[in-house]
Amino acid sequence: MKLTKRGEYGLKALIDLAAQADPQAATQIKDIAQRQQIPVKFLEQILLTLKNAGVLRSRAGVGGGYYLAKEPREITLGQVVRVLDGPLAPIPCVSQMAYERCVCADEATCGLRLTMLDVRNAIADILDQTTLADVSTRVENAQHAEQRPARRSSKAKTTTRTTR
Amino acid sequence: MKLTKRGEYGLKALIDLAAQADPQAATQIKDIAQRQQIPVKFLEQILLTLKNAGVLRSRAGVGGGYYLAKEPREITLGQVVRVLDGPLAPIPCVSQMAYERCVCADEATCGLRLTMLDVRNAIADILDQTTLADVSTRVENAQHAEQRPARRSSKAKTTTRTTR
DNA sequence: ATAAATTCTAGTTTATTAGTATACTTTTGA
DNA sequence: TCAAAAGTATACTAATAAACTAGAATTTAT
Repeated sequence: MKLTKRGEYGLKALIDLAAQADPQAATQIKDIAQRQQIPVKFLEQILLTLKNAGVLRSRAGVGGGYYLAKEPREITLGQVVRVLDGPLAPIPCVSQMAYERCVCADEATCGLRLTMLDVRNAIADILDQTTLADVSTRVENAQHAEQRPARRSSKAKTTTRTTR
Repeated sequence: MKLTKRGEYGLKALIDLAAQADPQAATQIKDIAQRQQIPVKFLEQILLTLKNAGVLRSRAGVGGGYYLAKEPREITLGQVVRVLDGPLAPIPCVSQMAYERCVCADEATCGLRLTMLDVRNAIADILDQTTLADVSTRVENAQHAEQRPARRSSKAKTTTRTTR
């Protein structure tokens, strides 16, 4: 149930871009790479993929760089993970984007499939509902919470997600 | 976010065993392999791993085979997946069983981490609460529902999971 | 024009996955 | 007892995917 480095780096880069003063201003690859500790050449590939998928836009030449193709609240983590890492589903027979029939006799009564469908839905529910804007908001809240650690139960459920 | 073949085959084998008349009676590898369409030699390895993890027991010799070490309701899918495929967490910095510090400046305010923690918890909530017995029950319910497809909305949410 | 930037294609290396092969040990029914 | 049935234990291999790396081509502000 693992996210690859491509997915991890891509998400970090987008979250980084969304956190910039103007998310639509061009930012250079090397700056993102430095801030997020990502190998520059690898990040290049990843951002290019995201550009081809319509998540990013770029401007070449001097003063160029990458910027978000849409508003942060219009980009979900689910889209991004699918582009970089493929389907969210643990097994292909419960995938929406890359369904493949499994060898079991009857999908409707396959125990593994029934459970893994729940898992895939739980993952998709989170990632498809969480936008870059949501992440930015959570980060800001967490930063404020850190500055004044007044009273805070050790298991403070910080589920600050804007309902959309 | 993928389950490997090891995990898939292991779960299928255990679900198969739990579905047998007496889940504590010995079943031969080759029978499981045939029913579930799993390469025998590969399944051998997987079942051995599950035995060493205390999920299965075995008896050698004539009339031998594998059987569950515990009651089906005592074996969760979460345990099994962790044994065969490793941590449930999408990234190591939100893993309970294999935590590793990530490179970000501050984990408490890392946007990716906050979201992936939600994902890891959603996955764990399902897999750690679902037992082999639960799966058997769901399969039976699904089989009955199939025989009399009386009225059934096309999106019938079949969340028949025993609360424990 | 040119330097700074992205674009694009391809290659490399390492790790993991998914299996095979082989020899050995234990158990037990005849 | 002993041969067959079963699991045990390792080692090996092919294929694929992950994680980079290299370098030439292209774009563009100045």
